[in-house]
Amino acid sequence: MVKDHTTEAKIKDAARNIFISKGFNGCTSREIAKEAGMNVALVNYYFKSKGHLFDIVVSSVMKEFTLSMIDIFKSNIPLINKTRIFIDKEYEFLSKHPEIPNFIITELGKKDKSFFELLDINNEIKEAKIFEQIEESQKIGEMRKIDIVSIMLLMMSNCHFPFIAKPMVQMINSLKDDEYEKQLVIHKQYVTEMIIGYLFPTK
Amino acid sequence: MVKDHTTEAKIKDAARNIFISKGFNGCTSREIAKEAGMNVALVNYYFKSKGHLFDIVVSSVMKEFTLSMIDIFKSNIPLINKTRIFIDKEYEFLSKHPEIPNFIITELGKKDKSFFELLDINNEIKEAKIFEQIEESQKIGEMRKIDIVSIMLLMMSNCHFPFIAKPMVQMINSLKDDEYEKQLVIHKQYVTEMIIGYLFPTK
DNA sequence: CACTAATTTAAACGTTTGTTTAAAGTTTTT
DNA sequence: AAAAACTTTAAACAAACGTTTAAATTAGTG
Repeated sequence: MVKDHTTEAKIKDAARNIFISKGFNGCTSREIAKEAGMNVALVNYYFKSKGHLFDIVVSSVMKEFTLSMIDIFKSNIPLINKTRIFIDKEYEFLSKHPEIPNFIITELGKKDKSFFELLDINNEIKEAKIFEQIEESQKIGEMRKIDIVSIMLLMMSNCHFPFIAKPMVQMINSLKDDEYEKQLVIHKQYVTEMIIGYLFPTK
Repeated sequence: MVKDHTTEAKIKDAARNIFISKGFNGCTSREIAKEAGMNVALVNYYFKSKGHLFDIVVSSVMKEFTLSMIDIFKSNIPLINKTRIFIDKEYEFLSKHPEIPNFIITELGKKDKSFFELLDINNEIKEAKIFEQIEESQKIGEMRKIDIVSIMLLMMSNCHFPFIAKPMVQMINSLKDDEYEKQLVIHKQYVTEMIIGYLFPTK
């Protein structure tokens, strides 16, 4: 995980971990400095303010979050395979970073549109030509004719929610961490089966 | 929405609105008092502390949140119909209270198990005999044989996520509020079709 | 009306917050 | 090696925080 040993990188790494698990308002500058093993003033020496550091972390996390998705979008394989791999990779990514979806949703809701536009994610998605592939697949009657937003919602709902709602589902069903992990492995199969079956009814 | 005109109720109502939209750490006692139109000290006069008031709000919201679900569980109708109605009622409830799922998930993750046990939700679900109905439906080959946790995850994922992830999906797709609302109406139909088709393959 | 209890307010409490300052330490440059 | 620039620290800053206090106001009771 540790990419760099510079002071700046130490602060950013510490901030990333703490911001993701506690949110912007849930932690203090001193807590970040302590986690990085240094003085509070250094946080503002390298990054102008707590808010500025936070914006940098959010951008970084968003980039990492979308990168894995866009990589799959770009790959030159049939849409059905791509759908399977997407679900697979999402569960893989989220198993490693289970707190990221909740972090993004909660903290992105506070930001305005201009902040999001700076990230330039939409363009990257467009360049992946995934929309064209879906349109083509729907035209030849392979994929069910559903608008792109709903497809996105179906995929993300079934991939992200199990990680987002982990504490709630664990409480309701009295499941320990390792039990919930096992549940997720099973659930991924159901999700794949259901989504493939629905989006590609002929297969 | 205003149920009562007593000072205590005013504070609780104000606290509920602010806590739900900003979270525990995202607001101050003075902000709650101002929203309720009174002095800060009254918050601690009627409710011991900010934390205590918060616990009361969380409990109240959780109760309201689960009540609508359990009502459907209890009703004496076939499981397929119950599934349709469940999705319908969830979308209806969440359209009115779109911030509640995110609130519950975020803030419940900070609480420990003992807090949840006080709410006594598990017992209410058990009394609804929904598990027995599912088991029976699976036994006669009507419902696909899937464990109860995954069924719950499938239902909740596809109902809650579209509301939880609203800001993110809106940003990615450049959708205004009213456009997203229309999207949700369409999406609910897809979700219903997909889930019914998957859970009850013979129909 | 007088008296008591409950309610509401303004003010202050000690902490903690994000941020800044100024000095000390370290590295780089000349 | 001296000077300049960069890095790190301890200390302090004002502002905001949750909470408490004590006085003022209102409501209830005989």
